[in-house]
Amino acid sequence: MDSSEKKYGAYRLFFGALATDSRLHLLNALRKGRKNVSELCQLTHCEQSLVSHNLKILEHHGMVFVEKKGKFRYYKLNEKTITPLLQLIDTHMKQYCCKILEGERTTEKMQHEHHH
Amino acid sequence: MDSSEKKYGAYRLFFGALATDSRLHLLNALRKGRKNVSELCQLTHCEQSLVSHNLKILEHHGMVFVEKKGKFRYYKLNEKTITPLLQLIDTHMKQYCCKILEGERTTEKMQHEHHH
DNA sequence: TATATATATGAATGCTTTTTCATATGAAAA
DNA sequence: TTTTCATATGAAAAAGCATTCATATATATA
Repeated sequence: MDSSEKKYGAYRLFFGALATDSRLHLLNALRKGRKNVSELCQLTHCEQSLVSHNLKILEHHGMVFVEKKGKFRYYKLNEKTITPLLQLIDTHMKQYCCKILEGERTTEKMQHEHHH
Repeated sequence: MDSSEKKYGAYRLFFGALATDSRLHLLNALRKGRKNVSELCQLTHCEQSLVSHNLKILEHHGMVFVEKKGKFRYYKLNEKTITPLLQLIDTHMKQYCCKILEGERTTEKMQHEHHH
């Protein structure tokens, strides 16, 4: 296997970090300002260990920064990259959201399927 | 489960479509202008069925457009979204690429591990 | 120091997605 | 109209990832 194996690695990992509802939910919550872990748990309705795992990933990719303050940890967006990125996609979605979601498999549909 | 299940669905799918080497390779090849499937196979060193599967996904997300011409199909970037998106990440990567790749598991490392 | 609160981590589980293989479709050329 | 070339598709195998659970660490407070 040639060197192109690693060529897109960082890009793939970066976009992969944006490819779950739970992490997108976190980033969106942080759009309105910095928050600590407990606050983020409440806002996203996710349990604490998941939030911590996810924040670690987001931080590792330079998507958020952390500030320690006592026993709390405040996370905030990397506004230079993430704000314009999300804005770009917001615009894209105005046109393509429906097409992207069409044919999407939901829990509801799967349960419905079961009852046949 | 509440309605937030679907809330970020389109965004998750969009970023997921950017989270493989093979599809990033395709987009990068298209940065230099439109190409047909066979050309993209050569440029990316991927087999044809994979390229077709991937192009379908990219098209479904509004990332590329297709033009039929005889028995060929020419694909081109959605420059409105994808060009600035990739540029934004190019810039981000200048700073974070190394951190993102650090600790990354490569085929080489895994094979080395095996020999112990 | 003992206890409570906030956050992080590791391992296991299950789920989703990529990739491959075999085959189908569709358009042109012989 | 048979053959060839270009591309698409479906299903199965392989790979990768999110989430959970149990537990650890770290900081503050009684």
